[in-house]
Amino acid sequence: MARPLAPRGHGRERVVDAALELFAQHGVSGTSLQMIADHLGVTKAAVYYQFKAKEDIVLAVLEPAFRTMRDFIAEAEAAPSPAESSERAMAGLVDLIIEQRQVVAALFRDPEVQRIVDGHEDFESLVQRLGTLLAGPQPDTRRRVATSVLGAGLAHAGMQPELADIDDAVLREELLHLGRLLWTADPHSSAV
Amino acid sequence: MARPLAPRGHGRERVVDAALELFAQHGVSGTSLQMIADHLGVTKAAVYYQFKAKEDIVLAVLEPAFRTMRDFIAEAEAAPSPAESSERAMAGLVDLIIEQRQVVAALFRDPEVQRIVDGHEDFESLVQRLGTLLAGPQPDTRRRVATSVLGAGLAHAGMQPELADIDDAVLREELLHLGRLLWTADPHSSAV
DNA sequence: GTCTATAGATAGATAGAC
DNA sequence: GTCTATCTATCTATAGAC
Repeated sequence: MARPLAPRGHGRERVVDAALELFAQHGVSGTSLQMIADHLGVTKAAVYYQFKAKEDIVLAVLEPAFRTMRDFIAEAEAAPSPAESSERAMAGLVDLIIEQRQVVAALFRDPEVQRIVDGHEDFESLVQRLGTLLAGPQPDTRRRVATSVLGAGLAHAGMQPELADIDDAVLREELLHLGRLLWTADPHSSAV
Repeated sequence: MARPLAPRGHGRERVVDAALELFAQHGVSGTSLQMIADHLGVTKAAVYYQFKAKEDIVLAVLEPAFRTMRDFIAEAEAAPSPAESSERAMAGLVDLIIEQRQVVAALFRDPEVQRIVDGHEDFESLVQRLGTLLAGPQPDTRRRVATSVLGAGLAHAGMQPELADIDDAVLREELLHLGRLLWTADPHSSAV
């Protein structure tokens, strides 16, 4: 039952929680270690006992989201057809957004996070594989634009304070609805 | 022909251009005055001659986008029906995104910009009026989610380096198409 | 109008006492 | 495991020479 490896006492989790909240509010560059320490009522040195650098805190905040991504991406890639791969990837992404609103929305749009992720092969390849799954093989312009709009839009909706009153299950269905609408749109429908 | 007021020598414009580029890359908090000065090949003091504070540079970068917003918002508000108001607001927003890709996408999602805009009554009220126009009067959940997804998604698509190869006119039509698709969606269509 | 020089504050990070 | 104290570097911003 007990966790044999990586004991990760309560200290690390508390730092990660505080960091996520502050990152979401001020961005990574706008959040100092002093702010994190103050939020926890400890000193900077206490934070540095848990993480040897600020970048490591960012990575720790991202880790659960990427862990989830890795799982549903593998499943989606194993699907029998591109259309089904895309559908599963979208559903996985929506679930991730609902379950971990703050991480996805607050951090995936932060330039500093972009830089840190780009330096980590594991994380970066996941982002690329997800993009391929969502856009499908050899996407046309319409599909490329729709994928871009939807990817950013879904992540954003997950964190909007204005939508916080919406029940998780309802929001999930609405996001799925929008995903299917954009990805299966008739190319000849209402375009001017 | 000549500009009678607000001479705004070449100096200010050069600073604004450099700042916009760096803000888009690193975010506002991640961009120092030193970086802006280095980018221009001058010293920090030279930048401070043009702007007395960093916040003023951010405001100067935002100004043209808000000027455009103010115009099309006024037009949209004067439309005869809510549906037409929404359509005009969306078209105005898409045009703005196409014409000023970097400003809209890079800055509207930056927490530091959010803070600065919130402190400026003129800018903040424009953002609120635009939101009302797009969502329409008394929007239901579906409409609220769609508006949120679309607002963030469109802005994001304008700056994506991956979409930079798409012609402005084509991108504009695609974004309008997506906007109409999401806002006029049949409530009973494909939702699960 | 651009510079040097520098102030005052704060950044990320480290050493070592307890 | 948390602290004080401190380091170095950098930040925004100012003063004043040229």
